[in-house]
Amino acid sequence: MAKWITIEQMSHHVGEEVELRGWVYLRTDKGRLQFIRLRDGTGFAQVVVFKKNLDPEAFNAARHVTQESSVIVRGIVRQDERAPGIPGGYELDARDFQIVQLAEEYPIQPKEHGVDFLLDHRHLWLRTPRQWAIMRVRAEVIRAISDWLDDHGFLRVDTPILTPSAAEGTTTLFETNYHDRPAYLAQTGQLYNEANIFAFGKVYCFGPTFRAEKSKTRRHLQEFWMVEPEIAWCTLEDLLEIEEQFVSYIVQRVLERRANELRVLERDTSSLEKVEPPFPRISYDEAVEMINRAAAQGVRVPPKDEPLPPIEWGDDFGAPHETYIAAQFEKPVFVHHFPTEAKAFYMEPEPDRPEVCRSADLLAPEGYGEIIGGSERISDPEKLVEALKRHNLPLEPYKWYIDLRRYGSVPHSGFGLGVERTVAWICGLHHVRETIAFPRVLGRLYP
RNA sequence: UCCACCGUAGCUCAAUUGGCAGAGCAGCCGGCUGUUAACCGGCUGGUUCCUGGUUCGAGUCCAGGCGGUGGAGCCA
Repeated sequence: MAKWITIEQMSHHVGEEVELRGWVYLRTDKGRLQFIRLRDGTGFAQVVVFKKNLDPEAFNAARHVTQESSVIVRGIVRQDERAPGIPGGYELDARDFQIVQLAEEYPIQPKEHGVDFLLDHRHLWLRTPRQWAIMRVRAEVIRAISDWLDDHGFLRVDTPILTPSAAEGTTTLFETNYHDRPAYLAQTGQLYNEANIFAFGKVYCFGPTFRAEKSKTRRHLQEFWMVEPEIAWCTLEDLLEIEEQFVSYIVQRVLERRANELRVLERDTSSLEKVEPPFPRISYDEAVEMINRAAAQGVRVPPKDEPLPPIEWGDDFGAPHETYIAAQFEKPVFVHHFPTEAKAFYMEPEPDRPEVCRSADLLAPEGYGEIIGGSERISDPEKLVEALKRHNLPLEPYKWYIDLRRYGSVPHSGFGLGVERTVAWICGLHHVRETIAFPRVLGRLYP
């Protein structure tokens, strides 16, 4: 009996007779010679089927097998430079070929397709090499996130998805029915994280979050994954050091362990190799100056080569502003001390200058935009009540949140990193919809 | 919500001024022992998004609708 191995393991079995189980993704019919491209989830490999090496029935099966049919192939592993695949360089010289199920005419071909068609066929699109590579990078990003946090004293404490009230804006909430009372899908676990740090010191939550934004851009999903670390006894300055260590670790880990996948994606990794601490830091004030200086000089920004619009102090950045700022640096860049008005209610105002708050966003290079938003949180109960009132938020739902400041309040900070934007940046993708298996984009709930 | 663009075969796209709806790929049949999205020959394949209008005649022009894409705002 030939041993069943995976495509990933082929290089360790050269000269041996083995069995592969997988799906046909391409076939080249040369008459008495068939080239079958097989994938099995671990990789992509070529099976070479010479008529003289098989029973007539088995050869006939190989000759008529359709794309995406499930098959079991027995043969001898051979090293050959001409063999395509991932990782490639090894092929199977077939001795037997069995079809488990002959697939019907398959809609996705190894060629260009439109976005609408691909999203409607996401359940099948996932089988293609490019999507395979992206999902494997995503899994590595997630493992790197957990490993780094777990190894640095953070305790994972999961926060609820069904919540009674808004954490931030109310217009972007998905409402659901909680036994005849309204409940909302979580936009963030942060407020609960803040409760958890007083019990556990350093914590993080990691899960899906939901934003009912009417956003139709390459950076937005209705449902996305966010990791949110929160740290007691931590100032904004301490927080930025943690963030740059964390992000650098994630990037270097993917470069090290998912090189094959990045090659499939044709990612130029030279800019990723530079991602290590420290990251540049500029204040919002400096950023506004940089933007307005550039706008006055008529600087244009990708992707549409439009003139960079000037900005007024107090406004939040638009996409071209983020793109311009990020393009001035080789590494991710922190922009800190945003106007208090433009940010969420819980951010700590700078004591000597309350019009700005102790917040910082991290902008990824190459136009991938904001991948982290973070801040020091208000630690004084009275200042927090004031801030809630200033934002016209009701006090009652936040009673427990205010309580946290009444029983042993300490300076504390936290941030949220968006998994999809991080994966899009590392993979060099144009749109975050490819970074999650079943994306929830505006107007789409199938499959 | 707003702005721009798009909707023709299973897929990617053509169709001149309003004048017989076409090609490549996929599928099926045949040929080929090193293909890299093979190649060569043949066959099959249509509610031109929907509704209405103009016209001798509409894929093409007009109106409304539906669906999609890109972007803005907002955000990770």
